[in-house]
Amino acid sequence: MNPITTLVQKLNDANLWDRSIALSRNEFLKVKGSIDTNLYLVVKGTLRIFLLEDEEEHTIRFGYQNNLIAALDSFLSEKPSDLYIQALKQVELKSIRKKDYYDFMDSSPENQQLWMTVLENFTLQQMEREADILTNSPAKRYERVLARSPQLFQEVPHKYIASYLRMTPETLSRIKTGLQKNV
Amino acid sequence: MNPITTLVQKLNDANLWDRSIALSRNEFLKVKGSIDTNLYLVVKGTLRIFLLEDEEEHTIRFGYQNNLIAALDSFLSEKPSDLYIQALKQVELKSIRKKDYYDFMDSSPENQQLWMTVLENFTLQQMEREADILTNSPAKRYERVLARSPQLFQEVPHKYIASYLRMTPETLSRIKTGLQKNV
DNA sequence: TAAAAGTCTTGATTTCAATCAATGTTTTTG
DNA sequence: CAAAAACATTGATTGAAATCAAGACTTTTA
Repeated sequence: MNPITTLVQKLNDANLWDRSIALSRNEFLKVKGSIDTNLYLVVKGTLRIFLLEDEEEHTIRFGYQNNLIAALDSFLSEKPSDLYIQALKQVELKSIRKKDYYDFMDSSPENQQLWMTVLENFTLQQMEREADILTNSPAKRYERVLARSPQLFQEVPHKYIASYLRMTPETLSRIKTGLQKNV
Repeated sequence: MNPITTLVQKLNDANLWDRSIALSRNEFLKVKGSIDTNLYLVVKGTLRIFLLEDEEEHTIRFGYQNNLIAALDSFLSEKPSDLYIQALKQVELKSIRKKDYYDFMDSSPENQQLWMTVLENFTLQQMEREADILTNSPAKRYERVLARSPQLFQEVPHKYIASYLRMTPETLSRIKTGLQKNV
């Protein structure tokens, strides 16, 4: 079983969820500048996490049903976050406060081990993501992400995928129809 | 004190270093395809870690004196690594095997906590790196990294910094002389 | 320390993705 | 369900960085 699933199950069993949150399409869970040290479980719906620099939006992650999401920079550092988190459709979330979460994680070596595994997994994912973004050819970036996350293209409007893939919606559209060279 | 420094001190005190390695300029500590679960301390010199995809080299990290480096994908997953690690000048390293390292980390809650902090710090750095790479304007990528790591530009040939900054050496050269627009 | 190898700069040209623009299609919502 | 809004596609054009190329400068090493 993957560590995130195990972790979610444990959090459910321990009944640690603090509150429920509902968001409608396009609503923001958080915007840049605020501190948010909560961890969220996506009960229903889809969100995206993005950065905004000089009017450019860079989508860096999506959150689906049963995913854990957070403003991870703020969660870890307890400083204001640069991240925006936005609902892409009607979303239901549950949240847990960092302190409660860490108390639980520290309450047994097994839990501590689990959190370490989750962090290690996340690090591996980030390395994969770095390789994705660094790939020069837009068509190859598309191929890489499509191969790893085909379901993504069913789930969210392609303009956000384009943003995730570091290209314009026009370029993504042309790649999909196979008109782009250099694949 | 920063957690890496603390960690290195502990590893020194516990005398856990396995062996010493010397590399001359341009020599590879490792190439793609091999499993390497060692953790290395840079005693002297500078290295770079890079990915190679379709003849493109992408430098993703540098290692200086007193840095810990690893083929992190392999270290964490224990699978073959995609990474190349190369000495940029005469390098001296010490290494520790993953098992010995984890045994030590698991030997006390304090050590476990320290490793968690190191992983969390690394995650924050990776997020910063992601924002760096995503910045569209080459001149802004340069500014960001220069502001955070000015010493980098003293340490290593600029062609590797260009690779780290996702641009050609020519573009970096033009940015340095201020001829580039869009800063 | 002289030659060679490696690195950086500068200029000219090319190329590929961004932009601009218009139309077609799907989804949302009143 | 109909109108509106959002999204996707397609074409034409532009522009910024890559490439190509040559020369200057710096570092290495024999």
